[in-house]
Amino acid sequence: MTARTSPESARDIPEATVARLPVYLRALVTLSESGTVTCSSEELAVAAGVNSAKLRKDLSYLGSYGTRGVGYDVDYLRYQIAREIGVTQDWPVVIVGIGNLGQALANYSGFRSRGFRVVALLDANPDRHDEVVAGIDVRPFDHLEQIARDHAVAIGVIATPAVAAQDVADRMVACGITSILNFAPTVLNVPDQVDVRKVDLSIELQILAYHEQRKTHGAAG
Amino acid sequence: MTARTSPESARDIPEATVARLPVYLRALVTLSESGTVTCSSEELAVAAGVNSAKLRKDLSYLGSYGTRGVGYDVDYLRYQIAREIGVTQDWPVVIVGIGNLGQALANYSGFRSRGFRVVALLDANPDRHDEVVAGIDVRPFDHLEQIARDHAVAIGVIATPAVAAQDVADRMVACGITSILNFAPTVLNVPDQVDVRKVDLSIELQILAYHEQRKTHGAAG
DNA sequence: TCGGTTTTGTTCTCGCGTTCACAAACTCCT
DNA sequence: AGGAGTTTGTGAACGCGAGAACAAAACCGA
Ligand SMILES: NC(=O)c1ccc[n+]([C@@H]2O[C@H](COP(=O)([O-])OP(=O)(O)OC[C@H]3O[C@@H](n4cnc5c(N)ncnc54)[C@H](O)[C@@H]3O)[C@@H](O)[C@H]2O)c1
Ligand SMILES: NC(=O)c1ccc[n+]([C@@H]2O[C@H](COP(=O)([O-])OP(=O)(O)OC[C@H]3O[C@@H](n4cnc5c(N)ncnc54)[C@H](O)[C@@H]3O)[C@@H](O)[C@H]2O)c1
Repeated sequence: MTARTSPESARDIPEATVARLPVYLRALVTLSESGTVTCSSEELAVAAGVNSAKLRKDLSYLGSYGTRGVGYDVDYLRYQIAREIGVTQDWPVVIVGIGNLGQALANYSGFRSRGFRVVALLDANPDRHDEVVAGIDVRPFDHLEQIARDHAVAIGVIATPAVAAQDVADRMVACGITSILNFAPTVLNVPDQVDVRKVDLSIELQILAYHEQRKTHGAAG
Repeated sequence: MTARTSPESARDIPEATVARLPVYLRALVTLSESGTVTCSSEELAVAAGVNSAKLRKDLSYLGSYGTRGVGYDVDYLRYQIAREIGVTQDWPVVIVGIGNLGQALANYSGFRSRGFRVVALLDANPDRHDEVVAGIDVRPFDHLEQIARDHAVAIGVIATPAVAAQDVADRMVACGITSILNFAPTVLNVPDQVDVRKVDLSIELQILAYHEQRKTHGAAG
């Protein structure tokens, strides 16, 4: 079972590494836009805010794309990471729940530029169906099936209230969506083959509050 | 160095546990609201979407708040976790950058109900200063110092474009803010005693895309 | 051509987090 | 009272990830 590096793509990239690849990618884009042609692991690590040894180990899972004594070709590495993540192709995305947060997401230009294309905005509230957000019509939630089929949507975003989230997730799964980004503060039950990532702002604040309390309160008893 | 459980608060809670405590807290709130008085680690674990052994170990860091053969008193445990996290008190928060995302955050009611109070909305763009978002005036960014002092603000939220984020962070740190929640897709450099948590939606989508690519592409060579 | 310099790719070790498994502790029923 | 049943709290084993350290490989200059 020698861990031979395949020229096409590495077999098995650790989750922790997968989570950092987009950070490296963004750092590389910034470097590239500033005209940098080559960078060392140390430079890239600083730009990405990580340890350089960790960066090199992460990159080694993708293959051997650097040159010893020189460093990495910024554009080449950028392409390799983008290809590994899968953002060289465009991913159609649907957003469900076009309230405060859903509208902000729809208006966010950073998705498009990173390989994601919002193909539909869906909301259960008929009052919303008149609206146009970010140049896209808000459509009834019932259209999900047809849209998912027509555009081969694999990724869905849930920005509905928590109470509706499980329902929305079930419908998404039924439509063949296998990746869900969930902003509702609730635990989603989905089949094994479906990936769910949750973004929970309250939790983030609470984690900060915990540490903050420790700082000011003086942890000593 | 016997790890005796102090009645006041445990010495050292692992980061992974701290990150899950808010999840447990939310599950307990839901259970409490549904009238549940007592729950077992298994029930709570299911509600929180984790393994029950992990849940018990996590709770054991706080102290011994359960009863063997019975389970946990929902309201009691809820209070203990809230106290440990620090959300029994109110935390004043400032949001900087009242664009798409900042407005959504300001309008979000879930913060208030979880112990966070938005005391100010700040934006560098003078055009925004006429606006009132969620009943709060949008004020000039320069007011940060005074507001931070007056309200003893310890937690700041950054929702500005990436290019402005480091600047905003520096100003926050100078005002005594020691916890930052950053939505801008950039690495922030701050002193050691300052905690930064980042929420990066593009990264979440890219992680989903990676796995999605693996699913459809057929990982086998 | 060859030694010196630089930087990558990888090995090794350590610590943290997860999970299993079980003794201790509590309730309930007879 | 005492035994059966239940559930917590924790010791131990295991696997993964972080970081230090170093050998291999490239470049450069003489
Ligand atoms: N706004 C924020 O900054 C923020 C922050 C953290 C978490 N969240 C979470 O994100 C979610 C959305 O927040 P929001 O502030 O945008 O809420 P919102 O109430 O403004 O918007 C929710 C939208 O979902 C729609 N909806 C309701 N049920 C639906 C269903 N079954 N199918 C499709 N659409 C449905 C509603 O019509 C509404 O337009 C909530 O779960 C909230 O807890 C929001
Ligand atoms: N909108 C989203 O859904 C979304 C998603 C992911 C990430 N983000 C990130 O969140 C941030 C905000 O996104 P947005 O869509 O709200 O952008 P936006 O352009 O709508 O809003 C940014 C706001 O920040 C203000 N601002 C700019 N410089 C400032 C400064 N130095 N001090 C104070 N205020 C300043 C601007 O006046 C503007 O009101 C961006 O970094 C973006 O990449 C947004």
